[in-house]
Amino acid sequence: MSKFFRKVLKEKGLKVTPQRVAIFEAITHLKNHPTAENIIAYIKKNHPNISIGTVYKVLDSFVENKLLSKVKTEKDIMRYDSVLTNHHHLYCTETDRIEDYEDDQLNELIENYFKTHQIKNFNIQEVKLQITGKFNKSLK
Amino acid sequence: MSKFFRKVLKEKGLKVTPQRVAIFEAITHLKNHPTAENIIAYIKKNHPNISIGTVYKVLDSFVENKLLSKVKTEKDIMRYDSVLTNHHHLYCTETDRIEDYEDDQLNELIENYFKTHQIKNFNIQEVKLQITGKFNKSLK
DNA sequence: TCCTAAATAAGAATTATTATCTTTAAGGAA
DNA sequence: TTCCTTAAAGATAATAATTCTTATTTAGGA
Repeated sequence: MSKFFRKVLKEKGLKVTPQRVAIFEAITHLKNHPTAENIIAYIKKNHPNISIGTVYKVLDSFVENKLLSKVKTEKDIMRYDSVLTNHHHLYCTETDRIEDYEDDQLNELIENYFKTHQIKNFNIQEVKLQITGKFNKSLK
Repeated sequence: MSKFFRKVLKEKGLKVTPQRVAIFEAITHLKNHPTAENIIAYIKKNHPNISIGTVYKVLDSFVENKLLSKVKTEKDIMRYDSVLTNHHHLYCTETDRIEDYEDDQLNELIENYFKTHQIKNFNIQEVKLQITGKFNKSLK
């Protein structure tokens, strides 16, 4: 388990520090998409002197090195969407551009899929796609 | 156009104020998912004395009254996700619970769909579903 | 026109995160 | 093993978006 972790750090030329080990352990222990705050709280139990800035920096480096990913939340730096039809979003990886993507055929496909494949213990209200990629610049 | 707007406000018992009208106009004019900052900047041109707090409060009330919705971004109050398989997320409307949802059959369905239905001027790198709904409490 | 609750303005407070700058320590070299 | 270099950590200030607080204003019904 932590062998893999050490290996990744080595490969990237990153030092194996007690802080990084503690944060890695916290993440493998904490389930359900912890916030930075959750992670800090967990680590402080065994590692009370860790600096919050360090935790943020380490988390960023883990994301860069694909040990973690980030989940979108509905809070802060919100962007507003005035179209209220059921549509999806195209997110550009290079810019902060977000475009709407409407596709009734796709909506129908998904709706039918979930009619026959219910999710255990969960009642679906809405399904939205986050489609990440790159816009083709040549045609604006 | 603004008749609909006035009607909605009336129905909800909300007063029609110049600020609300200006914000509504800004939103109908600005495309591409403006931030609160974008909206404030636009309004200030014709309405230089509007208070930022007012803009935030009005936007919130518009979201409550379904004139707007919010779009998730990747910034701030991040939550971290240690599972790096291609999975989706279940968001609970009642709590802040987020669960992973893995479904290879669904992934395949979507992948095949986009193979035959390319999005114009956009190269897809990743497709993730945000499935919003309610967890069935009885079974935890 | 008057009255009252709702809305606005102004600015302080909060919160998550990032930046800065100094000190520490990981880990390769001697 | 010790030394050395540089990345990493710690402490704390700064930032940025948003929320809160309180006094003032105003929409719209009586």
